[in-house]
Amino acid sequence: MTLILDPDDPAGWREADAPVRDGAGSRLTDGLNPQQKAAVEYRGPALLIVAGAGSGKTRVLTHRIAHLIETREAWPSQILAITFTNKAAAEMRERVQALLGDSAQGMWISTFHSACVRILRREAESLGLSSTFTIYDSADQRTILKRIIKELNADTMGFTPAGAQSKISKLKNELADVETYARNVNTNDPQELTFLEIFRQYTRRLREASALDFDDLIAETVYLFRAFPKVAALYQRRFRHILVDEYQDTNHAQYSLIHELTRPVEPEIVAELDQHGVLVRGLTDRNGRIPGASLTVVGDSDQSIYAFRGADIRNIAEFERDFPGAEVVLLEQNYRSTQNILSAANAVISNNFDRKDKKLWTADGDGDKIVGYTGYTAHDEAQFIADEIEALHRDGVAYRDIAVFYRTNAQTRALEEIFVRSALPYRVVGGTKFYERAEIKDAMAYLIAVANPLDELALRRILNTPKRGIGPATETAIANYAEQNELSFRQAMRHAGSLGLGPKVTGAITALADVLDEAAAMLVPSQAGIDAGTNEGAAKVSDVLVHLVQRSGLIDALRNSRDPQDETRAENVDELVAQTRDFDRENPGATLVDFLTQVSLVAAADEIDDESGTVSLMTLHTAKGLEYHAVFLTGIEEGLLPHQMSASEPGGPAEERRLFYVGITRARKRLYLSLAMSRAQFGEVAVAMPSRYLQEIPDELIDWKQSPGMATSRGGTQPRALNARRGSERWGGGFESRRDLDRFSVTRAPTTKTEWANKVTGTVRDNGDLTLEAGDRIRHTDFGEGRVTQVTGEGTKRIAHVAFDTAGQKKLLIKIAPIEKL
DNA sequence: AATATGGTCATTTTT
DNA sequence: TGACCATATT
Repeated sequence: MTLILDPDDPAGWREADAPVRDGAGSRLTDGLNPQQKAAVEYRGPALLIVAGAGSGKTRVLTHRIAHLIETREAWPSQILAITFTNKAAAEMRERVQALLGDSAQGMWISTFHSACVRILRREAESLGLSSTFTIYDSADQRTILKRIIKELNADTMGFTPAGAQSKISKLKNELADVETYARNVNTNDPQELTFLEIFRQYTRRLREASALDFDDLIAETVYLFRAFPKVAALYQRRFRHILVDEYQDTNHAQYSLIHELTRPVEPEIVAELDQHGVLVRGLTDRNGRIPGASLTVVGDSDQSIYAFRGADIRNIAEFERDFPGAEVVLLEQNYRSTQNILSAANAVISNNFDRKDKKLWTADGDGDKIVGYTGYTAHDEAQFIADEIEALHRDGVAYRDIAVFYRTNAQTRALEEIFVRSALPYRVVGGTKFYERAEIKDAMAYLIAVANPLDELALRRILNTPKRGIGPATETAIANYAEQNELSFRQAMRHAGSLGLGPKVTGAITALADVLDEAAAMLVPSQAGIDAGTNEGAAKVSDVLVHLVQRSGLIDALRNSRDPQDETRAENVDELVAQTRDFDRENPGATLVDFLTQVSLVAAADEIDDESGTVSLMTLHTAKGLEYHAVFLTGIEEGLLPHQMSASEPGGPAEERRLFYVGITRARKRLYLSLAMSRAQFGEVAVAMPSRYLQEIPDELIDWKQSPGMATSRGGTQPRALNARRGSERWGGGFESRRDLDRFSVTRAPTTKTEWANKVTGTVRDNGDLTLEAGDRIRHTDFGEGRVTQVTGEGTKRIAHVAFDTAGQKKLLIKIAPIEKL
């Protein structure tokens, strides 16, 4: 008889109605190809799904989960599904819900980091950590390391915050903590000893602040499970089916975590669980063990692009060895892209040796050719993209179905300049994030200081923000007092009177301490809430934030400032308040710590709003896992893709090729490859060469609107032979020297497109309240004279549709376009 | 303690 | 180029 247990159900368990019905869940396998069907229906200890790009792996995963539940082989609460981003998790949850309805409640579908935070907050006590621990992001890490390096004078030995940060991160991803490192350190090497001291201090400071960095979230969870088998057993018992997406991008710590979670629970521990009232009935095998959870991993080693973050391709390559009895299913049929796109992808990736051959194919036909374009400059390239996007849009492609990818965030500048001018609705995903702005970090630091009073970093940040006359000297005085009296920084602030400082400074410190105390008091739940273990009666996050930014004077300081940028900053803080309101509304009963966790763990891709009507701009890394009708891959140049920095790293060029492969395979119907002949690196204009990867795509797949060879021929500075025959000589591209570029630009006719593209400046014009209406004639610095045909939009976003006499139809932002009314 | 100024610096991808 | 830091000035 099959017993089914719902660990979250107080009733605990019940007998299944009957053995699993034949045919139950068959609607979940209808319409799947044989491999997909096998992956959904496989039952056993371990399953590896090798899923090529676009092969419907999300479909397989969601159907597999739904199938497990519908056939009554698992309760939702016994499922743990790990995805790469929160957005992917949300999407998976939605799709399972669509298949199952309400019976999907109670599953854990989240990222590695979110799942670990959830476990760690619950079990914080075992680790001697506050359950309100702060999560430090890389900027926080850097701040702390900067201080440590300065105090140790380690910079003289060549240590930089960034260097130490990446070294610490690597160690933690390998599950090496300070003591492990200390044991293996070469004591004759002063470099190593200094690093050990940095690592020690760093670890100590985080501990004192009750803070964890991103890598700790995973590593500490593994330590927790290893040190406390009973705690581990709770989760091992609970999760009977564990599914991991993007397995090729897991690092050693994440791999170990999965290993711990899929361990069987030994009989003696089962007995202990039983004694403590944990339900184990129906879960044990005949030896009294709870068998290890069934593990499903999905991955594609061709899409491994996070080696720099410790991702270990061996995790997927050696899966069968690590999990004996594993079944392997290969998904090669692609349901996303046209054959031309897939052929290009296949051709590129086949240049990576040391991989299992895998060829993507589709039954849907060749589709359009890939479009290639070589601009003279990055602006020229951007203009081509903007024009093509407009053309696609006129053909009925929605803006949200279009994406522009690039290797480095710095490449957004030229794209944004042109897009703004062309009045193209776009959104940069990731990059300089909202939460990285100084004023937002300030406001967040107030919240953190309230949630985790031990967090000295947050306290120091707000100590003199807004300016209240507390300088470095005062800060040190408080820190010293805290140390001498064995108090926390926060407690020392309450004793400001004993510091022997001036009345003004003392008052400022006390005032700040009071504001924080008031906010903390607002967060205490009512007696009823405390009794019930809920957050009932506690103030909402938004109310606490409003209290803090108002009483601390932060918002007033920004509003009353004479710095014009502070107006925007104040608006940003208001936006943060609005976001906390949304959070309160969407998560009733959630705590401040819940909010802070959510903010800490947002990924770039999480920001994408599928409903928005904008073109998405993002890095190739962020693009992983996404798909668009039309994709623009930009800056396909040597030095950029592959990136210069990757050249020296082992496996670097191969990983860059995978990055290119990932980009190509995001496109459903239209793929554009573009590059520029010259690129501004920092102030300086540098010559760019076409990427080696371009040559790996068969000629006949690309329709060059302007090939590298053609672009070179324009100035007549290249040997004739290079442009004698187009196609065979495509790779003559690239200017020989800076001189060539200079000559090139003076020889061109002043009216060509590239001429004005070069003139685009970084400064933003402001036409004030210039008003235009249909029929007006205007003059544009680049396009010449034209007539306004229509005006749309509101306020600063008013757009003039202009028919230029020579340059054709254009859309211009009235406020900033370089135009004048005639 | 707060601001202004000039000089130096590095520039990959991110949960 | 622009972010960041150290120094000089108020």
